[in-house]
Amino acid sequence: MVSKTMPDKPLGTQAAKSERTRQSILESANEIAQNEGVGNLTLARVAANAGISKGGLLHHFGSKQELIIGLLTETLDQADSDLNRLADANDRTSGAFAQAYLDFVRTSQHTNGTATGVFAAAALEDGDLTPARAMFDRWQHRLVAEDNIDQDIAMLARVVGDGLWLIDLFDLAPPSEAQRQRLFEFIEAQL
Amino acid sequence: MVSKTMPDKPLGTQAAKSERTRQSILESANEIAQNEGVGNLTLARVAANAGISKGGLLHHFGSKQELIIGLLTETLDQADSDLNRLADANDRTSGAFAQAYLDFVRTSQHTNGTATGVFAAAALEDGDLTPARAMFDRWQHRLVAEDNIDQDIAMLARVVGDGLWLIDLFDLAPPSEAQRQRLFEFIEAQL
DNA sequence: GGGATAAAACCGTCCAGCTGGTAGGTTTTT
DNA sequence: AAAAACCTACCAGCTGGACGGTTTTATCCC
Repeated sequence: MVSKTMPDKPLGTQAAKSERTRQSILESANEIAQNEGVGNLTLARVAANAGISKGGLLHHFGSKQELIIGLLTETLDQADSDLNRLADANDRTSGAFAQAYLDFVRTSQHTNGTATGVFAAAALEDGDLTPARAMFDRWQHRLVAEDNIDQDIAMLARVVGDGLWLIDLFDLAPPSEAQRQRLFEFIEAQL
Repeated sequence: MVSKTMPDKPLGTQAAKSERTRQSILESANEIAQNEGVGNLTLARVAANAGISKGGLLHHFGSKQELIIGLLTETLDQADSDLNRLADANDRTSGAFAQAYLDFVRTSQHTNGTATGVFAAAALEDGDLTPARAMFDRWQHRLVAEDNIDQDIAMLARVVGDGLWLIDLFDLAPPSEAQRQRLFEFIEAQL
């Protein structure tokens, strides 16, 4: 859902409107992939869902592959900025990013639709996972080499984070709230 | 790769040959999904890859969805039997299944193609993740309630296992061998 | 045993429907 | 006036699957 509030900055300009359209396309695509599966992610449906024509869509994304790549990078950037925000939010001198990594999973537990379709789309259709790999590389490096904590604990935090993320993503026998809580506590105690 | 050794039991019968064909279809489908992405998993290609006609394929799997479901359950059953074998292999009186869970990830690290496409296919196309959820539920229950170890440690083993599995699956900045090794040691020390 | 019969395993052809993408317009903003 | 943001046909190609064959295997009966 795109914000339908009044303009505030350089809004109302052509470029700004275009950007909003682009966003709504991305959101529509994400929505469809998430709710109906990547197999049903067609240009026509995305366009319809975004309230524009297919031609209009193709004006913004020259091909389906471009759309998928756009979707992937959008999600990654979003996650990265969330992580940075979370890392800044806690005032740890060590383990700030590890803490953020866990917080991210914790908070995105039920909002995780963001990545649901996207990730899979990029992984399986014709997309290219390179940007995702690059991003995970950065996170990994930041955890292990720049977070001022024990390397092994950093690794643990990351793997647990990824595991929970996967579990939540596909709803694969997710742990109870209590179990999840204790799991977080256990790891955070070691940061 | 289906065993091409000599007959041993009721082999050579019609039913046995049919079963072999079925298997080769499943293997072909898995191969394609893994190497070329689920988006390229078409009946024609699977048939060609399996060396039969599309009509023949549809004799074994009435629809594409049936094929995908077959692929999913096949993989799950395979994993389940591997887990059981691994659990029997170690002679722990407690934590046998948790140990097996970790061993599974460890050993399937580079053979993981088995699940690569399958899982995603079921998750995203038109498939139904229910069988996967059921299986993970069983594993989860067995870990937490029947493995005679601390519940929280069981949970930890599972989440770490799933995390590594995801990381290996998509090759997302996988940890080094040494890191991986220490991670396993850390958890196994607590079983 | 061996023909008759049926069922299972498989093949080749055809087609309606959808998909991504093109080409050429129109409107809107700069 | 020109560029950007859109839209409306339109189409070639592929896809799943239906359909009616044909061949192979199993079963029955004599």
